[in-house]
Amino acid sequence: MLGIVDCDNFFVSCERRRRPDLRNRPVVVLSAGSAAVIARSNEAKALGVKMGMPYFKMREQFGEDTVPAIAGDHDYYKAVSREVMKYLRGETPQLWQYSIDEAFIDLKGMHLDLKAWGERLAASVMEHVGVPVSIGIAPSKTLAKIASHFAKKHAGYNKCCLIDDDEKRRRALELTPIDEVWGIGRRYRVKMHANDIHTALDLADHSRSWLSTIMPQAVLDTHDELCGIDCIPMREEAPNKSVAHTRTFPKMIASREALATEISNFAASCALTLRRQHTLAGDVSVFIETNSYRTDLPQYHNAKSKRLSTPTNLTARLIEESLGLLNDIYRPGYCYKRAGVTVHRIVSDRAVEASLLDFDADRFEKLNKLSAVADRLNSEMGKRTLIMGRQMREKE
DNA sequence: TCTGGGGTCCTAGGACCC
DNA sequence: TCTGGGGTCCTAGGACCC
Repeated sequence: MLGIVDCDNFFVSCERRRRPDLRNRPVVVLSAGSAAVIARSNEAKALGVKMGMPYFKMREQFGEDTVPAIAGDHDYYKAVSREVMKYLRGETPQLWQYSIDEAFIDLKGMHLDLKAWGERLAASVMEHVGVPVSIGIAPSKTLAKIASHFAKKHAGYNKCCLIDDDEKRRRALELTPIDEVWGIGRRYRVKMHANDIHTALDLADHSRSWLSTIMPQAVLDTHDELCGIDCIPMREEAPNKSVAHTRTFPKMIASREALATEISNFAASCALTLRRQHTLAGDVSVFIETNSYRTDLPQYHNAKSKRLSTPTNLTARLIEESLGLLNDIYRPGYCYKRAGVTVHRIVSDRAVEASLLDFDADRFEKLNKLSAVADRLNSEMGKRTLIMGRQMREKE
């Protein structure tokens, strides 16, 4: 058996931890730039506020004051997440953190009353860390996820739902629409419905061999998981394979120069992230796209990536390379709405031999020192104290 | 005249997740 | 006026090799 511990409405719960006045009322957390809703309290969900809803639409629909909206503070959420995970590690034999607000736990060989154990764990996380969690326990990760949804939705479970026999399993699957299953997104839902599969039980009860003729491997794994076979491995704790900085712009951008400024900022952010985690990136890619909601406007999107001659985390170098890529894909005559820079092939900065590191040792040394000084100033004196010339905003 | 095929690596795009 | 951001993995198909 295994379990999942899933924080309830995590970002909202973090805000409520430090702001008790937000408890027991509708409240949402907004994305960077306050563009869209990324977390909702139960009260906000009950009112009908949807995930990803644009902020302007929410205000339109619910009025300015009905649902307080808070600008997201990811640094704080990460800190709270660390507290939750640290506490859980002390209480469970083995834990794999799956996301900022979820962790799977191994319960193999635990012969105690799992339901009572889970209820106690949920209560003690709330008591010691101040964040509500729901727990699902089952023979596979996908079933545990489904169990945790029940624990979340129905107070009668007392924060923990256990699926430990076939009758409970079939009952839970019957009540779960296919698109609420972990691993089944929008595209697969369409395919499922086309094949008359509407609930999780419909999928589980189909033969694997028939499914294999029309569905990809990922769906076959989900099928097995729903039958109680644990077959989705947990990734070992590992450094991230990519770092991305992307934004939806509040206003559309047409000019190459303005876009170059944004791209420079994204590249600088990637470089900073890399330096903070003591890594270098070997690939950089840039994408730009128009507003797909504005069907009245001409559409264009493109992306391009490049293998760097040597891995880097230098701001100046990433900006230079990103602007080169932007130049290749930029087309005049379009209004751009979203863009970003992503770096891949990340390696530890200690793993790269000095001989591979640079071309011009002197120039490298200077750039490195410059980046380090900029990082220190910016962290001591507030963000954006010192920035590269190309990052300068036109308005500033 | 007849013009291989299997293995592997790589990449872009598609699918999913929170 | 205003429509999230940061990730992972899979797969199909091209390039290349022998």
